[in-house]
Amino acid sequence: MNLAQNSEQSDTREFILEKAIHLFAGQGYSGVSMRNIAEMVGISPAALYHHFPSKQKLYLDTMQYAFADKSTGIKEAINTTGTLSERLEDFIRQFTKMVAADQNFQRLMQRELLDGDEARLKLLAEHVFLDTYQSITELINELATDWDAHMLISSIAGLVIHHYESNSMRQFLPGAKPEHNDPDVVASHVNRLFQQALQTSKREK
Amino acid sequence: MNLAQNSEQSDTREFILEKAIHLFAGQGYSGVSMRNIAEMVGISPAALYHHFPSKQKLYLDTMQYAFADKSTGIKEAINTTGTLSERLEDFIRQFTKMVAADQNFQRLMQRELLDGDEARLKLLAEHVFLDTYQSITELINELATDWDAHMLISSIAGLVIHHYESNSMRQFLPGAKPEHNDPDVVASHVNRLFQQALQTSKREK
DNA sequence: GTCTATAAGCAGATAGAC
DNA sequence: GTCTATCTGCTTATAGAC
Repeated sequence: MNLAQNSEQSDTREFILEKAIHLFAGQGYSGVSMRNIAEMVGISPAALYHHFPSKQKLYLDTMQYAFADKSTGIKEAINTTGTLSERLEDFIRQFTKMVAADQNFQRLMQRELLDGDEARLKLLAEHVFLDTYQSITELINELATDWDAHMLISSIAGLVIHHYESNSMRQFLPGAKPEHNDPDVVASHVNRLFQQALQTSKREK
Repeated sequence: MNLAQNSEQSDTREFILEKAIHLFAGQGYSGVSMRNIAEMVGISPAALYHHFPSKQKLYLDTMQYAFADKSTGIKEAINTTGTLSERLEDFIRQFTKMVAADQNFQRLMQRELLDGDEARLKLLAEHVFLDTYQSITELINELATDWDAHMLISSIAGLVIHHYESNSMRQFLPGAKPEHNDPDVVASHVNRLFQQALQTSKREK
């Protein structure tokens, strides 16, 4: 019995995946060639086919590898202590930090939303986001009973993700400041928007 | 003097651009070949080079063509009558309808944010969004003095755009309903979020 | 596990006939 | 203004040596 069986696929494979994440995030599937990846890894294109049977499979494995740890990362962003309001605020702050810290993740997500087929997007939804999504749904259903939880979660994601994904263009619009990319500033802004919107709902009941 | 000089570039050119918009929105620059475009147009690949000197130029002209009318469209979404609050609400509703109605525009924007170089994104910012951006900035600076206008506008765009761009994956998450894509439902949600958040700010002053 | 060599096809682009 | 034919180089992928 080989104790290392599970983790031993040679680490060249993982090294390839790391490089592939960066390339696919930057140029997309059709913008990256096997030659590009091979060059970045430091091996010949043919050697890639020893680790992956095709470019398609290499891409799919890259996505799986890139999103695997994110699933747990997002899950851990949900605290189980504090008031509902504090837990939502904390999640938004953690989620913002994640998006801000990993541009590759953000860009790969964008590209999957644009180019992913139904099966792939379903996998992404269920394997990466579902658990967290359900936790936040529960939280919101208790915190803001008169809101549609699905729409509110889409709003949280949209506020954070779009802010970072639009940065490349937003920087050319008036009023843009460097601190607008500071995850703490962004999270505070989003939190204020939500706290005040949800607070008003309560008052008016 | 040729009276038709300005508009006469033969309408084959425009027909090519229309087809190119759809293809580039769908597959992106590197995902679309001159052969693909030629086939969709119904001419030979070589004939494309009579209208455009290169694929690069065809792509750039396609972007210009696709975004040209959007600039005026977004500008016209700003009403000059009604209260400040009503004008913001109206803009959000109009903007949401625009995004929902034109998937190509939304996808081309996404792709430009991912792949556009600085010069192109600067042009996009200044030619398509600047005017509207400034009008909304004025509106917000009067309506919500204690908010950062730049952040709030990014938020409006993020809420609307991300909602539609994430739909391909969101549909696999619980609580998704077909009406969540109805621009009236989305606009109402976003408007409620903003009205309540901005209203609270006022009360607390 | 990586290499060189190579196959088979598609890419952007041009030449020149009509 | 569009065609056919073609050039050159890059694409994914394979064969077989080491």
